[in-house]
Amino acid sequence: MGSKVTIYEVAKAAGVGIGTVSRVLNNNASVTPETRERVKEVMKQLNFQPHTYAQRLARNQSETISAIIPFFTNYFFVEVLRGVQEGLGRLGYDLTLFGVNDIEQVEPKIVRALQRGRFDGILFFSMRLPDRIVPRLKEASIPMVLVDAFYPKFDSISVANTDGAYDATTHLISIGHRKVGMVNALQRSAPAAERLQGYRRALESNGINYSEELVKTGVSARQDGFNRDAGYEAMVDFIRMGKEMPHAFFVSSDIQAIGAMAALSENGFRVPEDVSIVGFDDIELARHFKLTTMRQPMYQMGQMAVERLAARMSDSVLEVVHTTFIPELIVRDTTRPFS
Amino acid sequence: MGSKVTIYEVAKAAGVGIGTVSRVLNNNASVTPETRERVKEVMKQLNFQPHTYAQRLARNQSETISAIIPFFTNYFFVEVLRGVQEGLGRLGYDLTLFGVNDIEQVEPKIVRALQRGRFDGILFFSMRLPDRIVPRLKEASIPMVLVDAFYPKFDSISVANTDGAYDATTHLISIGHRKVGMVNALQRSAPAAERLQGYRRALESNGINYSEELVKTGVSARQDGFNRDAGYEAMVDFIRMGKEMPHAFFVSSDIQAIGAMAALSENGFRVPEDVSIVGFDDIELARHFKLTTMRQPMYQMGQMAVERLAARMSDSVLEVVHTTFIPELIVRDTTRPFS
DNA sequence: ATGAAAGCGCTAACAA
DNA sequence: TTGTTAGCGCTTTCAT
Repeated sequence: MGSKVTIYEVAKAAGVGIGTVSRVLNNNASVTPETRERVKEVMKQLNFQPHTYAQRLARNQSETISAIIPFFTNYFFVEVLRGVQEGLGRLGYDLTLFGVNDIEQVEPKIVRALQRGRFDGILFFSMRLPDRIVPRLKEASIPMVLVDAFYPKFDSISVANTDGAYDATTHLISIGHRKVGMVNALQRSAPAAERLQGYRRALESNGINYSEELVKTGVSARQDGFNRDAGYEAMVDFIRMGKEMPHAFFVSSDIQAIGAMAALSENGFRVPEDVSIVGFDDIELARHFKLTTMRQPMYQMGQMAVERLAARMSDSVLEVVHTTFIPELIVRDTTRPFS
Repeated sequence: MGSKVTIYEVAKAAGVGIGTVSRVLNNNASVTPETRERVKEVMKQLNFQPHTYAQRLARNQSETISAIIPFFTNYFFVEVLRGVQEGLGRLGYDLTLFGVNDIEQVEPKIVRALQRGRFDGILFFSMRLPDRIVPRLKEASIPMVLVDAFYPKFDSISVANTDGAYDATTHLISIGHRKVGMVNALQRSAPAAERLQGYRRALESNGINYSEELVKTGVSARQDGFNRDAGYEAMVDFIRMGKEMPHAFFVSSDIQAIGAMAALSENGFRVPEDVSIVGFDDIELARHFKLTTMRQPMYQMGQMAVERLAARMSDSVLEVVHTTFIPELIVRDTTRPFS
């Protein structure tokens, strides 16, 4: 029957008032060591457990945060969540999950998460925050931090796309490639645009001219072009260039890189003997395809997100800060010096 | 400031008692349509939101369930969770997540989830339920259903491992293979033992003798042998058989199959020209490797789990039921008729 | 059908 | 340091 022991019975059994019981429950200093011990003893004997919701009601705080998260990001999702849980565990907070399957659901889920008293904070993942919800968010004044997303008015944790793309491209150049192409995703996506920037800068830093012909995007628009087919299509386009085709590519995501490699292999090109590829993300598949790529520190991002949220929960007047992690180059077997 | 409107202000503004307000909040029949309308109107105008924790305290139920889930299962985890959320959404329940990184954490997480009043139900995933926790679980008498796990005393949703292995093996036989080997995981794992059973039965049904030499397990013990290296090692062992090596294999998991295929490819064997492989699970990688495999209906398992939990929450005297899903054969490119 | 009042189990302010 | 009491915001009798 799940013990129904309340502080009243504990108080009676220990011969004290409920106030004292509450105090030992909350580690309030104003209890003599002896009383504290006695009460604790009784609690143990009676197998007392505080009723979470009574505490939450009286304290007017929930000790719970919510995560609004798209269901399509697999590995990234799991890893970041691990970081989040790790951080939350230390704070003694619970995590309630709102998974969204498509953008339509974003708003209703946020609204739900905004219900009075429900959560002390919100973590919003990998999606565009709908503008029209922002006023309500601000009005509710519940702390929120964006992870792998960006909005000027809210704290955010994300990855330095420009720097990552710069490093990826530079790696290709450093091993001798002078003509490096880029398989990009749709420009409307901020990460895609930033990664293009990084690519351009790397070329410029090395005195290589940027050429529009060397940047291609597939037509498949799913997930803003960050999908396997789009990578395949873009590479097919490159292959059509014949002699003019670059022998090294920076691809804006691993999943596209896998598509690109399929196109390459179907057309008789070997990786890395004939062409070098570096991806971005370091998804689980990357390891299996031995793909050289840029790794995002997912676990740390999760931890940092919680840290940031905690800071904001305890002090709401902090100024907005956007934290950015630099991705790390993981060299595997899809890149080889130009020969 | 997050509206602090309570039923008291609503009652006053609507000229009714708080009881009436509560009644319309809970769709209680005993309110005249006019009164109901008026109260609803006021609620809207005042932007009233019930305080979740006050409701939970008064009702003595939490409307949230917890999921205790290992962090290592990626794709499976995400898919099942999607099913769970879908089901939960309909019930208006919240999902709080307890991710566990290693077995040591299982018990503390369960204890936490057992805290009085905290959850109306528990979903326990893919792990061995520690025997010593069972009495506490029973005593707490909070509904629990196991997903992808088994324990006699609790409802469970899982996959028919024996049948799946039977079908996988039968597929190999049906396309002409008479000598089919099996790459197994550690026998101490129930799914591994069951899959071996299915394999044996399929052979027997087809009048083929079972031979111990044709079943091998890798030495890597991580995740009970369900890992890439173990598959690799087992296949290397098979390759050492030389002429005696089977040309068709049922592998007890996709991840092992991928390791096995790596060993095959490194030793000059082509799949499926030289050897046929069928895996089990249909993880995301399987699609990319074009692996023929047995798919577990993950999404449906999640939904069913919620359904079952809901049934048990509303009626605690139901008898224990173990639901079993039959995996489906997905034929891709790693199997080919024997020639 | 409705209002008043008594909880739900705890926290926190107030006396003592 | 401690006990008492008044909330926290709802749900649920119990009268009416």
